[in-house]
Amino acid sequence: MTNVERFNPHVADARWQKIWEERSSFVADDNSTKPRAYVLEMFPYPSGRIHIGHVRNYTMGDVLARYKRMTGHEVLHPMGWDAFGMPAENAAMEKKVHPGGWTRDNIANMKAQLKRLGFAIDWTRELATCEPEYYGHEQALFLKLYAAGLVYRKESAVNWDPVDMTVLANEQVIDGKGWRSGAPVERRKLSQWFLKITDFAEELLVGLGSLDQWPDKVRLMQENWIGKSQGLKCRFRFPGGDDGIDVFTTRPDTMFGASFIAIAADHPVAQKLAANAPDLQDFIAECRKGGTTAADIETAEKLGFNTGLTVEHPLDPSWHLPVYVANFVLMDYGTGAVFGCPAHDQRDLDFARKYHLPVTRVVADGDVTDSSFEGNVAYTNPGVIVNSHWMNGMTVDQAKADVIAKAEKEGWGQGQTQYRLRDWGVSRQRYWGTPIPIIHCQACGAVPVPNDQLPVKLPEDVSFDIPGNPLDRHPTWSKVDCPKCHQEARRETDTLDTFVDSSWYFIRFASQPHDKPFDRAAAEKWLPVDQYIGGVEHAILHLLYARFWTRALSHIGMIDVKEPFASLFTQGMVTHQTYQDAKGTWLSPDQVRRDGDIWTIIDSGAPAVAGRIEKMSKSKKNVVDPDDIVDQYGADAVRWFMLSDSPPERDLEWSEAGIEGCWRFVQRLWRLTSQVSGADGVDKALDRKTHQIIAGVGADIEALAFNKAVAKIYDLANAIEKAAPSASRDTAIRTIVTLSAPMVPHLAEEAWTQLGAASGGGIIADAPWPQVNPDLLVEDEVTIAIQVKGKLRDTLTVAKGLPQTEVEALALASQKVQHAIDGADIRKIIVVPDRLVNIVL
RNA sequence: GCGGAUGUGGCGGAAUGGUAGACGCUACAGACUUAAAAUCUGUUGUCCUUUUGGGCGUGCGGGUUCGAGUCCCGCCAUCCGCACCA
Repeated sequence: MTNVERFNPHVADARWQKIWEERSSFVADDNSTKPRAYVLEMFPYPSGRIHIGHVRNYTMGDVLARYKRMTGHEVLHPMGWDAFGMPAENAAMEKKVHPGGWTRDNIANMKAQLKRLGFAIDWTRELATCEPEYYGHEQALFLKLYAAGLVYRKESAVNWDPVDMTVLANEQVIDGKGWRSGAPVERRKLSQWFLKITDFAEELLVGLGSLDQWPDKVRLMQENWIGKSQGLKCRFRFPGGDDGIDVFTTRPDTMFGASFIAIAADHPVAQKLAANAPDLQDFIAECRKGGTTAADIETAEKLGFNTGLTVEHPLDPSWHLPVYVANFVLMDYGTGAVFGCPAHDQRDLDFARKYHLPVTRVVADGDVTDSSFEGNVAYTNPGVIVNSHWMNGMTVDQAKADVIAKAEKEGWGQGQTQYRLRDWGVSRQRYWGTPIPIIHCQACGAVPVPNDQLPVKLPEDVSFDIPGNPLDRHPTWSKVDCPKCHQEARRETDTLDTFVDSSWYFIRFASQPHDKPFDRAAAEKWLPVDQYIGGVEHAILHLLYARFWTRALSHIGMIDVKEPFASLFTQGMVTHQTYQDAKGTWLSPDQVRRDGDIWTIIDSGAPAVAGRIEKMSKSKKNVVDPDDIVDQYGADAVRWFMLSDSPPERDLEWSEAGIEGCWRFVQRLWRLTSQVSGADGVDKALDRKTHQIIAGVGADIEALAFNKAVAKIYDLANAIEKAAPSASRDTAIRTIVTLSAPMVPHLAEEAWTQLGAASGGGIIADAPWPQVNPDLLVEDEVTIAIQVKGKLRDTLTVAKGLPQTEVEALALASQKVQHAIDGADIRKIIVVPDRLVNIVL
């Protein structure tokens, strides 16, 4: 074997990164006539360092972007920073630094880290959401939606820390307590801004049907999130009056099984009663304990308070039902009141058993039709209606329709479509976010900031010494004159949810004029994003908000795009083994050493325990810093690892052995490229393999099945190594360099130059993807499996397309087959052409 | 509580209803070397068998089918999300 110098990434990486930059290789041309491809990965939050998860995400996008370039597309592959958010304020409090300075330093560091990985990014379009050039346009868009009636204000609950006197994010609530103060968190109401996403509920739901290149699970999650249901809204009247409690139910068929009415603590009826009832006030206060998350509310013990009120049953006014205030009823959903049918709803049954309320069966459980209901498991399956007067004998669906029809005819209720989706609360009581461009005036109310006064910039001189929103405390910032009446007024001091920032950045990437958020024509040329890649944790919120925002902009005529992301891919996390010492203190991987199955701490020699494989996190010390591994192995080995083995949608376990293996393969590929012999002759088998793999790798990359593409490249490398020198082999070597170029671009460029392929001055980033010759894909021999009673007994290698009768004869001629048949009668023979024969006895 | 997903050798994983374990990692044996590294060759699901070979194997239990990792029904286990983390 020729003795070749090893591939040295420390020289090659930087060399090629510089050349790509000098040639502006990855700058997208808005005026190109080529077919376009917009490849986008979810932009990172600038937390300080690039995480290995980012590396995986961006490597996937990069392979696709580079592949698209090689297949003749004009590619837009931009990068930016989701730069507003709480960590910057936490850093400000802990480290006494300004959130802006901290964020911008982080961006500089992370950008340098990304550049070392050689991503084919158009850096000319870089943006950061914390800069007024970005958020000023966002304020303009917000005001356009406001003008269109899609923004409004209402009271809504927040997590309130009574000691720190501040609003807490769900994340800052640990076991129902404030993360800094440790005080039990309360739910408190504040007046906040909302976007009318519910106006688009039906559109967003129907639109999911067109997203056939999204994962089914994400579409299903969004469908459930929107939560469309059909039901009945009806009034349970107070005896003798027209007033009453409006209830929404999806089970009007079970109305004769009702045993109580439950209303939310925030329901107006509860509020009114509480004014004169201290014990109810106490109960309502009790309900407000705990966080605002669904899990908190749903898993809290079901508690009720009997108000003493009763209401008439609409189907039988002489039948009165008690009214409870209950902690599991949400004011935000439906009407904030439900009727309880304990026999056929688990939550209602738990409640009824606890408060000794009647439980009446109204849906038969098979043959069981008794009106009395035993046990503590509700019956929620379909069945025949029983114990319900005229409805007896109907199916559930018939009864639903019947009750709704009756309610509408008699005027006490109507059929209604209900969505679980709630309007999007965008107010945040925080500094480091986009200021909401509204001025509150005593006389004029909420007044939009005039367009020529945008952007409303964040003040720089703020302090984080005390908790709460520094904008609130700022001596001058919020003091302004009303744009309408010029009287003294006050700026809105809440800022926008950072999800607003990420709801339109993909449009700004496509078009970034200075004087407006985007140029419609330019943006429409690129949008929708052809391939969007990011973490599954964004499956609902970010993706739903971005879909909504795009539709809202479309609704007001700013852009003719309905769905922002044509194809979506959600990648898995990067995990790593965890280690602990005997006391349970977490150890980093470089603190421990493995001897067989035994782990020891390197410094002390004490035993260590290898624990679960978990998502990399600082607290468990199982993180690997991308800079360190790029230092050690170079960008290409790291990229190769990110693509190998695990399917991209699943978790990938980081391992030393794995990266070592990738490093070895990079070197092996490099050695292969020095083996071009100049020999003559055709190697038909190798040609076929090469072309099968060209076709396979292309298809795998298009399907984002990078692990399979990687396996095929290994396969080709193995075949080349085994083959004798020939012209075919030399071609295969050039081909494998091209095929691996999207994955290991630095090595590929270096090899491309060495192979003399770049004699015209070209680089592999601009080279075309190899053409598949379909004639070479065809096999002339096939191996056929011979089964007897479905069990494999032999295999036969025959000419492709051999007639069925001949295949059968050959199969029966096999000794192993005859042995397995053992003289029994053959009932039939199943032949799958060119694949298999199954002899059925 | 509600919702979603996953389960195949020692490990990560392949497999249009048609030869289960491609490809990689690990481990073991051998070659080269004064030695090590690097590299190369081979073996590596499991049990039985002297061999040819055979039995069993895709979380568990059923079913459909000539044929099931794949389709259907019912379980079990694990992981993830739940509206103010991004």
